[in-house]
Amino acid sequence: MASLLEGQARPIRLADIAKAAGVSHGTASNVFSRPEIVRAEVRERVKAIAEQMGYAGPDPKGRLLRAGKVNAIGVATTEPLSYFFDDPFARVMMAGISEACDATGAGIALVSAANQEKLAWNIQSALVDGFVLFCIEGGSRLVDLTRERKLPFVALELGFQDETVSAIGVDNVAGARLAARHLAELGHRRFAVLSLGFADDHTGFATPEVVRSAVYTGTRDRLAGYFEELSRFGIDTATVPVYETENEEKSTRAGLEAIFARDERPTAILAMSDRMALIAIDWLKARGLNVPGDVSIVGFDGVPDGALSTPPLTTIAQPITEIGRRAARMILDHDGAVRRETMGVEFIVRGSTGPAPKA
Amino acid sequence: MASLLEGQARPIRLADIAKAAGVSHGTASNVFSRPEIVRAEVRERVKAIAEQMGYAGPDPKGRLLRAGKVNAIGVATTEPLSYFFDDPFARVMMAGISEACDATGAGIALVSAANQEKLAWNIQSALVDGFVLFCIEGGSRLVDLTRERKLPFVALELGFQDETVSAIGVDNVAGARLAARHLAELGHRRFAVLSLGFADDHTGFATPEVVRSAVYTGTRDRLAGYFEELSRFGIDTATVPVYETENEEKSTRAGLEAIFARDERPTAILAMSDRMALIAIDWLKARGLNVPGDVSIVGFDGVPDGALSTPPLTTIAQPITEIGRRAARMILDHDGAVRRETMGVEFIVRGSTGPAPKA
DNA sequence: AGCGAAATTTGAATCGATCCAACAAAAATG
DNA sequence: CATTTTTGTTGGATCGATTCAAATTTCGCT
Repeated sequence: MASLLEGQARPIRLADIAKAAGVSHGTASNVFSRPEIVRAEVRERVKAIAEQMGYAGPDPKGRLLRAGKVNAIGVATTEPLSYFFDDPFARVMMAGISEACDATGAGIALVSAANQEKLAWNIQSALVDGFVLFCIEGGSRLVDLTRERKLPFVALELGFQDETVSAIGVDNVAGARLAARHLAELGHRRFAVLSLGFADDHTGFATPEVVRSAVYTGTRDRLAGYFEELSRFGIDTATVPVYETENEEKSTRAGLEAIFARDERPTAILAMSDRMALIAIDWLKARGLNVPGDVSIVGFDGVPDGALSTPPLTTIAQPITEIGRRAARMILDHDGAVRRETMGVEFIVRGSTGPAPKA
Repeated sequence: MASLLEGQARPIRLADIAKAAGVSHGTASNVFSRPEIVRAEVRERVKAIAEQMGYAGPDPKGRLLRAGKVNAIGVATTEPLSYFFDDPFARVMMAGISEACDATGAGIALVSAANQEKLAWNIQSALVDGFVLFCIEGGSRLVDLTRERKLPFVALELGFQDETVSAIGVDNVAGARLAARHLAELGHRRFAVLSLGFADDHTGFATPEVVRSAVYTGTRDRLAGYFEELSRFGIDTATVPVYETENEEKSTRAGLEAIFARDERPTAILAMSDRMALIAIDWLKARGLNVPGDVSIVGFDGVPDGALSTPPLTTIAQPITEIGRRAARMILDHDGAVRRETMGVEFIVRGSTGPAPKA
């Protein structure tokens, strides 16, 4: 009697059921996790009692400790959680990750925190078997934090050169060269670059110094690709303005203001992300400039939105979904090895690029 | 010596550190979870040894069992995981949920499975403090499954009338009436309804019988709202075709084919979701029909895409983000009470509706 | 009835931490 | 110097399950 009333207070445990049914925990456990090895009669009795006592089934918290595997991968970023649902690039990437997880029945845990300490705590306490890291702003800190967990993880976008971390990215140099060559062949000679960050919390025109000491080699490689190709066309890359943004509205617009405030206005913009490219199209149109009539733009990434803009965006497309799939699989069937994969890019010519205007 | 070598084999536990440092496991635990109460000297020694032995920090799996709280909410649906990143409605909802979670530092675990058994397992084994359920197709099963976990949960979209489950939804009747009145006032007299499901796995024209025995009362209410208002304008609702779709491309197009294959073609379409409405606009344009010249359309939901279509969609907007926020908060600060909230809708007139064509 | 094989059941050990009452040592007080 | 207070440390209990070797029961067969 008393025990029944006491039971009310806190959730029923498997042990309570076992006691009530007069079987050992072992058997009670088997009733739920391996019913086939329990005698039918016992099984039904235990199940009935569990039902009657309002047992919620074996608590995953307990099981987890024993099993050791969570069967979920964590996807982490330093952006707020909503980034995963807002950002076009992230969304396509998540679709790929989702696919791989769906296929194996694994779950996805979203981990994030703009705030420093919380990020650390969230990474430390995430219940996952491994991490996929979106290495954007603050990527190196994210990697350091994650490394501490000593769980498998993959960095997306090959954020930095550390050869000891698994990563998947694209051939940035090749992609950037494609973009630059395309514009150069269209006759453009005055360029500007809307750049991603070379290090955290930078913004503004990038000096050669900044470029040389880049933390994010992805950014550096793209720039190198642009410049290599431009040089081949006899362009003095030292005169090409490179504006470092935070890949969002505000700093990108600031960059455009700064670039177009200079004496030599560009006729072609090389943007290291579609996001910036799209913002640039908007900005230029608002300024009464024609795209691609006055200014041509090439993006980088290949997000779906690029196909919908007016004009549609010419861009270097990454196999985003495939990268996501592979990243997830790297965690799901992790074998202890460090893998670094470089995927190819695809050049998509759409409407945002055209011949250089006759000056 | 031997112990160091043995340690290599499996991950280091807090107990190993304690032993190596010559302190009790209680103290070792404190070093990590409440460092301020440990004498500085001891603290540093233990930390040094932990570092040296390659300890990954207190394992969340262990902590979890003790703490009881996961600090994460599960978001579940019967759709594949990618639904969360693809579907516009889901994305806006997730943004709201993200916001609430970010504010309290809680995590989000995505749970899904198209497959029956896996869904059950995924729900049973999700490490979360509660669930937010996307009750679309298969919503009742999802609720039943979740109820078993005996964790707090909220159903989105007021899928069904069961008063014992917490839910947040909108005033479907009021919203639907707004839509119908608008069209009727524009002079339309021949209507068709693109309907969401009344029960699982239905598709095709809905008979009064189907409507009466609806599992999804949200759908039923919207239809009731439409019909109530149409009746007031003297329209015989018995003659209005109601086509039940699965809220995706294929069945919606099938519905349009079926509707426009009838003798009396509608001049106005009431769609129970923006998704269907947008598909309808596409379909009609492809058929050479002008929207809203020949056919007017009103959607339901108020997803961002609706503002971008050509013509932009007139719709009944739900406060989607706010619903998401509230749902998450209901779980986060759960007090044991069953809450059912009904939010108001906003009528947004855009370009997809116009005066009825002169017949 | 007797016996070995097969099918079930048991209960202790384990997973990896946190909590807390009790104790010990050091510091403050009279 | 004796006594209280404060500050740190200890180790057992607990969270809720699963696992596995050993013990027990059941069953088929002679």
